[in-house]
Amino acid sequence: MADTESGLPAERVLVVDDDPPLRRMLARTLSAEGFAVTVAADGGAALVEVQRSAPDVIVLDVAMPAIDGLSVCRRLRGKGLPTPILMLTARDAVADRVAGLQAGADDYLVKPFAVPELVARLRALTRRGRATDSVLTYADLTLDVAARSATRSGGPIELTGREAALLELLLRESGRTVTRDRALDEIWDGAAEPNVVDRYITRLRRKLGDPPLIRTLRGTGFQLRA
Amino acid sequence: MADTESGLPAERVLVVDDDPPLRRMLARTLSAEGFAVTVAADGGAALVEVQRSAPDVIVLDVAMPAIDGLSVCRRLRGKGLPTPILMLTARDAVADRVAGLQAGADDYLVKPFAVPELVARLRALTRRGRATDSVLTYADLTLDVAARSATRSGGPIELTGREAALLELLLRESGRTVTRDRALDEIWDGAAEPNVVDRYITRLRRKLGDPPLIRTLRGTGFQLRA
DNA sequence: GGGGCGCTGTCAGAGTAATTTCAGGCTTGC
DNA sequence: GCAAGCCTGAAATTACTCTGACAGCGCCCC
Repeated sequence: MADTESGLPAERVLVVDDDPPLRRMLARTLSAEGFAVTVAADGGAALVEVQRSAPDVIVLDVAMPAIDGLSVCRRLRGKGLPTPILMLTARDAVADRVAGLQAGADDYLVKPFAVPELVARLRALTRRGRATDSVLTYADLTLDVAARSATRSGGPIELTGREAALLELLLRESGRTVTRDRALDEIWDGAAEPNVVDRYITRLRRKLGDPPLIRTLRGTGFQLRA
Repeated sequence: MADTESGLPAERVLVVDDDPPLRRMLARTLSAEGFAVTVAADGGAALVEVQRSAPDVIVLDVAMPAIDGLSVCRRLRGKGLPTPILMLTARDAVADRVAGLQAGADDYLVKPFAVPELVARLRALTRRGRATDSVLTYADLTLDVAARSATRSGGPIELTGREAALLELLLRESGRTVTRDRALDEIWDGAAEPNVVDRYITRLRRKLGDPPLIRTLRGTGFQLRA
């Protein structure tokens, strides 16, 4: 609800369960909670739906005829799908938990479960995915755009707004050259002395430490280079 | 401390570790945090102590001579003991996680660990049995949303409605950035001066004490940061 | 129904951090 | 060796944040 009201796109969730009443209940509840819901009744349908609807998170029942939840999970992970998966297990058996984690699930919930808890966990999972979206890396450098913090070989580096914006630009070009004009346009709206770019390059270099990561292309601009 | 002051009985924790300095440190710290602490120096003693002191939660080092942590854990579970167990593991290897979970642990922490984190997790584990999870934690901070009260390294902290709502938002984002606009939208329905967020951040900071937990991202918003 | 108290929201000035400019020294490529 | 361009310390400027004081509101207790 919050998400839809605040104008963010709804998170897409794929519900995979062979039990029609439960499936309907989940579809209704999750819609009411602001998710865009797609359903699949069995493992085979799930594999198709994942392709078609590209969900942000998947709710997967372990116990299903034909292709069970674990197999679906393994196959999706085998294809390199990074989408978070929440597994519904029948009993709180440790074996199930372990099997789920080993198959590549990100979280699990024991049936019968409290719906609000499911919703909370889905929110947590989709949030986690979103956070990864905003992380850029190059060599041993990572930048979390949202948190405005970078890391390089471990240590966290706090950045100011401009510093982060400039580093983000360099990272998005990831090795290609960023001209002074480009940076001025995108970050400063063209309304500053070109020298301000140099000033921030200096600061970034200092904060990022050794060995140097930002290379100067005389007469042109700058680029990342390990 | 929190629990004792608020009249609830202290949670009993059993610490099992073969390293005397670490054991002492944990005993002292956890006592200060309001836990009733029992210690055991090895697996055998642990099995005895569990019977004798009936702890509410167990902290168990994996690496110990004779009977190691995993064995202790398996034996206790074999006897049907439901007490939550937090395992201390040496490395953050998935194999360890799986082994720990398979042996029946509820949570694990990788050494070296931050003591406040251990405390927060222990609180989470002991609370789990009691009620539904309206409790959020970050580092050594916990917030009980329903009770509108927080704890940090001991002392209970009473919060007003707005304070609790803002802290809850920060906790739900757990380290990610919360913009002023977001807070205004979700807590104030957009119907207030943006400055009101700052006002409440100030109040929260004062109540939460040192070291500071709320970081300002100038021009953007705020985030939790230990 | 009245008084008191705590919570909430506003304002404005002080305080602080980030940004930008400037200028001189330095490096680079020719 | 020279010119063009780059780098960086310091200072100026700007923008944003923090916080004390205060007023209004609502709730609770008498």
